[in-house]
Amino acid sequence: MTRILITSALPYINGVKHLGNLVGSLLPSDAYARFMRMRGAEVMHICATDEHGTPAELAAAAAGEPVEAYCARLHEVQKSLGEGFRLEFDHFGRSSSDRNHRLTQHFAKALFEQGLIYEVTEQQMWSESDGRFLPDRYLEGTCPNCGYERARGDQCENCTKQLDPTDLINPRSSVSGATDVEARETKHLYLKQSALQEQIRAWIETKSDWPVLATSIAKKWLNDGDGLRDRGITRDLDWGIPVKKGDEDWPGMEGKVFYVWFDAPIEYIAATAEWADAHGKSEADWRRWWREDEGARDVHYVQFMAKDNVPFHTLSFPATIMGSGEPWKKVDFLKGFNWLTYQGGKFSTSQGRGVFMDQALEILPSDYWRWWLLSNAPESADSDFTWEGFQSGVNKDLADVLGNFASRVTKFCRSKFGETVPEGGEPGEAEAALAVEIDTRLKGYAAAMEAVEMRKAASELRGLWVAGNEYLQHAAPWSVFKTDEAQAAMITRTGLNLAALYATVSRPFIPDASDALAGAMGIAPNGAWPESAAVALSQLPAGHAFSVPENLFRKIEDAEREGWEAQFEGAAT
RNA sequence: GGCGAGGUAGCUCAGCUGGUUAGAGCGCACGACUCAUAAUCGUGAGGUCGAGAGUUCAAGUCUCUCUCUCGCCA
Repeated sequence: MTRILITSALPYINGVKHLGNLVGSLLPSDAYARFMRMRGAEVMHICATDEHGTPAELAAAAAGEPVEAYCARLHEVQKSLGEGFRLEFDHFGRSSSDRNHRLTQHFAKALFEQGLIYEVTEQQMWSESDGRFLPDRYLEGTCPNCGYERARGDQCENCTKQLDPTDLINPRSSVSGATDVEARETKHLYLKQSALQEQIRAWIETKSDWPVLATSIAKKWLNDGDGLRDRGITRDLDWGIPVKKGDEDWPGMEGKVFYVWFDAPIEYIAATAEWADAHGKSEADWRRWWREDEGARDVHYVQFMAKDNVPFHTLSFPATIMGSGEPWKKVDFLKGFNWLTYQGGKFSTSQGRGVFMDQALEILPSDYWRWWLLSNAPESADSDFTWEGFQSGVNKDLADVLGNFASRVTKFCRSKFGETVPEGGEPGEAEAALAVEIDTRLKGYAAAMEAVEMRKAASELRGLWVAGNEYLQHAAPWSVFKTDEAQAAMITRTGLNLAALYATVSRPFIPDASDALAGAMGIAPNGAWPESAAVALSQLPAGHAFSVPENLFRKIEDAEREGWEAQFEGAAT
């Protein structure tokens, strides 16, 4: 059996994610996983919260909570919102898990033994009042180049000059405003990514089927300036994974933690181990997904992420696992997404601009969002969320085309034949033509999903729904019924079977509606992918009982759309 | 500034290795139907494919220049 490992980029812990984050990895990853399961593949679908780093500490402080408690709470919030959007992960883990601690420390040791880790002594800014070292971007001061007073420690936004924190005149902490900051000497571990550059380049060059977005970003970094640079993998923070060499202490590194970029992707692996722990599985059960020497050689690994994450997945994480010298599974297909913009601008957490996952679920069920976001996913370029586009897409596609189809066919049958599939009549030319159309669409839909092209897949799925309306319109059982009841029964039976087919194949996009429709049609909610139109259209035999579903989708009214437009515009523009 | 991605019907976008009258959805106009969530189905109008030059028998599709938009720069 085909085995597919799917990971979605890890949402960062510091707050509820917005629609852009949702469509940039979580949602397409879920649709793809559902599709592959339906096709009979063995799927491992993994995600987790990314919990370490300064932003988490600051968010916890702002919330007045210890960082561990804050992360635990936000993890539950994100987990339940994911469930609200029907994201079906085999495991939704935490990068702060014990498993990730051990694996991260394991990788550090392996890399050290391969000679790929070295120590660097450097100056870093210490804030006495904050009682901590400050990352470069949390320092503010006057730019020595242009005199701009709010330059950051890593760069001046005014003159764009790259800076070192020690360059700043009158430096202060942008966390607390404290001015008692000073440069102190500190030691950090660096990963010798430069030594892995050619190995990574050779690997990337074999990936001719990746979206250009992914390969062009990777190649840019490989070719930029001096090529791939070494990177620090440790930080002077409290919250994180303690720097250790496997389970041994690392002399000179006491009190330090691994840098979040280093431990976060390792959590993909660790979360799979967490899955094993949570389900009473063995070590071998998770390792067969990740270790090529323990069964992962025939695994197809697909990653989903937004474009800002591409460098970490094409360069940093591969450097970690290649450099370990151990046969860990590397990504086979990487799907990167552009940004979703909101009404022509950016989503803004600080200004409350745009729709966030919790708010979205408060105003409409998840299917509405899933459908619009996936059918408009920012695949080839950024795409824009507008309330008008959302309203029109939902009303037209879901309510009018699919929802109304289910209504018209079931209600017609109920009024003429009752709530069982009617018998009689023989399929003819129209049904043959319908079957050809359905077969073509099913093939197109499956091909698009296999290629991870969400918009195209959505359009093929919509085409399947439209084919049902076309068929009914032309076959017109309401007219035929007046002269030939058996023929009308056959047409109606075909229509009911179409509804059952839609219940099955729509699931990757709109799982709740699929459940509702499957329930009404009296079929199992987890039906397998149809082998052919002929099989699908004879699934419901004469005499099979069904019921008329509640309206699958309601329409979005102009007034409520306008209300939401105002509600989510945010404080300022 | 460097790099990347884009500029195709009113709107949102498809158009693979260059090849018949440039496509889809929405919107719009007209028509059909009346089973259905005033839903559906059909027909049609609408584009100098950002601008200019070049290569070619042939360019939205390749090359160069210019221009506008968006993003990234650890």
